[in-house]
Amino acid sequence: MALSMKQSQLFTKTRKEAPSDEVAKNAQLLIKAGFIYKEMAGVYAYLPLGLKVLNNIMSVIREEMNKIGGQEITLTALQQRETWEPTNQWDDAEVDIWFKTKLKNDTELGLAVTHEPALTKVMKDFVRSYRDLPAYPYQFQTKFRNELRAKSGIMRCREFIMKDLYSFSKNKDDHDAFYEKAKQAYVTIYDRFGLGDTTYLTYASGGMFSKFSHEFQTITDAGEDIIYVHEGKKIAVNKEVYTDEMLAELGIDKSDMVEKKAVEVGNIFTLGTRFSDALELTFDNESGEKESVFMGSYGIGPGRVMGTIVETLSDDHGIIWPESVAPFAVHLIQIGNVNEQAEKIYNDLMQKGIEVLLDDRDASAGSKFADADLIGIPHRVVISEKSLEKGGLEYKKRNESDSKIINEKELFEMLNK
RNA sequence: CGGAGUGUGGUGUAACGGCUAACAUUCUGGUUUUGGGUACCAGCGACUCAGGGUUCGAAUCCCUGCAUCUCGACCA
Repeated sequence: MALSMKQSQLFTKTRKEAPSDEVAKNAQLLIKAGFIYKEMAGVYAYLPLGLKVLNNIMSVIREEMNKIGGQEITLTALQQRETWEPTNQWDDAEVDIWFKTKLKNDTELGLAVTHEPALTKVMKDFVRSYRDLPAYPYQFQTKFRNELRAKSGIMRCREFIMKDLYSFSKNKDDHDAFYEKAKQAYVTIYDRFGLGDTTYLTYASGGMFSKFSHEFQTITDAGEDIIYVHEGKKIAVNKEVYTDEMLAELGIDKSDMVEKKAVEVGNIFTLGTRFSDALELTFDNESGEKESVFMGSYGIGPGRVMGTIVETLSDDHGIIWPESVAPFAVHLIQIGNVNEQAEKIYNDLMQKGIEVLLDDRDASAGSKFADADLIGIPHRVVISEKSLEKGGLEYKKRNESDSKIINEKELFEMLNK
């Protein structure tokens, strides 16, 4: 449902200076513009504008996951020790980023680092036969990771939401087919985020059931990974597996590869039967024999995507949101004594289902423009006595410098409504 | 977890070991203004991260802790 609002009602406000304890561009801009609030290092709250963006990002992901057969669920953030013991991952020596806590009776609990074992246990309740497969549950859930060092604003957090989809297949062939579909879905997702041009399918270390996993890496200096990019093939190789052997396998010449800094905005990998074996998730095949379910996992961090968009698509004045995730489609700015006219446009836009932020504040034109640039809504529409004299509304895209005078009808056409 | 830096009003900065801790911004009231953070007047707001120490005297020097940032390591 389209949700518009008046800026005078928005409880957050912009600030001129970024806090001195933030160096990362994403955090500086998001805090200046009032999208997020820092609770502590690596832990950020999402305020109205930030939550809208986050929800939009999740909506895009949700649509693409549903298209490939995903079914949304929500698992729990509190996990019992027994869930992790079969794979030895309760041990701090194995997983060193646990947050652990206790019930009043001293029973140990963990705050979810990830959900492979937890979901595998759930699926044991429902998977009996080959007829029950495949299944592709996914969720948006908070993960807690006790990182030794949080960094780069919202790029590497100790508490963050992750979309994690898990595939449960009969065998490797079925898994491989789905894996390919998921890979394509990911490509589509980053395209829709406006990150398509700078995001590379990247070969990374695979673990025990496949040669490599695939990461989606977006080129940015704010990233912490080093990858080698092949522009022609639009693929890359993570430094951690960048060997002559790997290049030979991909049929790539080393001279075509360019070193880049990048951030991992997604990761898909084949789990095989590691978890299904350990937790005894089996099914009866057509011959009535027991087999282990073949698994894969597919992650995206919506918060990190948000940070990556800010890092990638901003300028000296502020953020430039792509339409797919922008908090509002239109920033309607009224200047001077044009309340009635502004109200009319505002209502008309709402009628058409276009989300609009109406800057009805009693502030100077300059400060409104500065705020609009900072907040980064893609379409800016100014209504003032001056614009009305000239014949209507002044329209400008956030990423363009020239504005033009249009009438209301033309505005709707421009917005495809 | 190892190394480096930084902690002063809500925010950003300033202040020689010595005056009532200053300026800008935000906020409140007012005048003005109204197309790129409009100008002006008045006001609110910090016992300078915490705890010790040195000193006649500490925001300032020393120690410990905590927080934060950053480089590195780590990222199952």
